[in-house]
Amino acid sequence: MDSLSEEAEQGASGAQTPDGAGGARRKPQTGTLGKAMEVLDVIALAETPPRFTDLLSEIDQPRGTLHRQISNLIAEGLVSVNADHSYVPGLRLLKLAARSWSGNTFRLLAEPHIRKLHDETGETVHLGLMSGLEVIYLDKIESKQTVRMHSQVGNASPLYCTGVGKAMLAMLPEDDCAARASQFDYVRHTETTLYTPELLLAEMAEIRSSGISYDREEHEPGIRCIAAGLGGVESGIIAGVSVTGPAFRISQDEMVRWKSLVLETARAIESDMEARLGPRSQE
Amino acid sequence: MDSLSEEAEQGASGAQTPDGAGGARRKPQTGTLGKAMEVLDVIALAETPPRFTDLLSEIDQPRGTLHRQISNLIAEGLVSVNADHSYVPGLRLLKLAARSWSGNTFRLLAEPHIRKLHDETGETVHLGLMSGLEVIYLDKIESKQTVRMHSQVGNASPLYCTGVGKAMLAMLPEDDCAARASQFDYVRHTETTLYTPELLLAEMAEIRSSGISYDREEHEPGIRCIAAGLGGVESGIIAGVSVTGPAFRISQDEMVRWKSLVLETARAIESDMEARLGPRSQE
DNA sequence: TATAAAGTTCCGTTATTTGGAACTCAATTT
DNA sequence: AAATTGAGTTCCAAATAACGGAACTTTATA
Repeated sequence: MDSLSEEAEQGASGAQTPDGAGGARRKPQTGTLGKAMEVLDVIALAETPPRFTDLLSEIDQPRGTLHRQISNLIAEGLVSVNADHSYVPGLRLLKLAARSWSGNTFRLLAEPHIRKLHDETGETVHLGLMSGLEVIYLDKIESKQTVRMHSQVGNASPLYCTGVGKAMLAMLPEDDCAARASQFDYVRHTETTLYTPELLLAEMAEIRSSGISYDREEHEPGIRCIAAGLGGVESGIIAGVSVTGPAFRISQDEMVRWKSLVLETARAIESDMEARLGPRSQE
Repeated sequence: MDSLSEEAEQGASGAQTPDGAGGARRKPQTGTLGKAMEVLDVIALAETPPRFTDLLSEIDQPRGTLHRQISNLIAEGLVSVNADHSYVPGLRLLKLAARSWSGNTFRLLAEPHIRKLHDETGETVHLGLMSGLEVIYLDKIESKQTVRMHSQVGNASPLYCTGVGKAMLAMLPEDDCAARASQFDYVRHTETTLYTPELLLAEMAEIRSSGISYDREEHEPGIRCIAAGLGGVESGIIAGVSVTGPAFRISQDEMVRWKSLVLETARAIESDMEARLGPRSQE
């Protein structure tokens, strides 16, 4: 084992990553690479494996150009082609992602803590990271009968309708928070979804003071969750932990009993972050 | 001519990635994209997050060029930069891989079968796919709550020292099988590792006739496994399933009792493949 | 503080990508 | 069976993005 000389990645601060998380296609600022990634995105996000013509109509590129781009992606193993000439994401992506995931210092550091939280609550626990307007789930420990194992790892959800998402939003400086609130492409998933910037921002004060945010079946009916944010812009990483449970088994009032456990977990991860990642920083 | 030295058999749904396997770094034939991917590879495979100078010495590129390549990768979210200027793979990889994984037709099709196999045996079950000289684990169902959840998905191991790997090798035409056997970079992981082409090929006949291969603690001491291959070159996909168990609890003789279950699972997946992937590659 | 090393920017040159059109192949229509 | 359509692939002059050397700025070290 090498000494953990790294720091976790930054989701929001830092460099030029204006990237629209929501799903809007952006104009490539990144030259050739950006164009290739745009094609890969379309292939990866498609419901059903697209064929050449599907891509041609989705992507504004001449036939010859698009064909070469795809050929390059295939040659690199980023895309595979089926017998019927439809395209699917390649195995190389899995391999790359596996490497990045299993070596991610922040995840490794947080794992024992969320495992402990899972043991204490008996419910599903998530670890999420802020990335643009989304939360990306970095780890998950499921309760019991795990129907789909890693259904969530690597998945992304909007910030405005998830427990961790709102907790992370509340950690931002107010202007940044408001700016993002105005950028969401709000969808009213359920009755309780906060579907306007006003509704969302109204909850921020409460979250900021208590350190806790709730998902009151705002994203999926029947699913509740309690979450806490951790990290912060100074640390370069904004993350969150949550405990999720089914509404039929756990009432809104009952979620409150996990408040201190969730907060303790968040604080414990932060203190590990300082201990492990701190010495290196030099600002 | 395009002369993509690799290319060739296109597979049904998430088929194989031709070369790449071993770990050797290849000369980019793919223009700009290839160069960018080479940088990404170095970052992803590094033990510890490399800094600019580390990359500069590993990759034969002038400073300015390398810097721009990294900048592009960062702008695309494929790489993140830490506070200390070291580089780690970006979250976008996770997101892309999650999409590709959860939408992979073959995995979805195989999942109920390996789940059943897990229920029947009570032990850890793997689903692997052949990619070059490696097996890439596409899914895994673990016994109980073991320490690391998805430790294996997306990970790669050499074909010659794993149960699924040997089972898949045995499905190849003999010349292809022998060709690959001579290409491995053999490492004697344990006492029982088959560490020469001769030892490996000697086992092939037996595997071919029985349809079953064993890992007799050949990769990791204390870990046994029984595996069967499935698919084939005609179907464009070569895969395998295995049941893994700890040597202290399960003797070599006891593994045999799972033989028919493992074979049944492989046959069941194959028959689903024909039904689902045969006429149309998609649902 | 001085000095070296690491990281970043600039810009003329060079090589790759581009995009339109022509071509092949297979399936469908007449 | 021949013709037509549509999908996928190849080619090459022109356009554009990448290259790479050197200068510049910041951070670490003596």
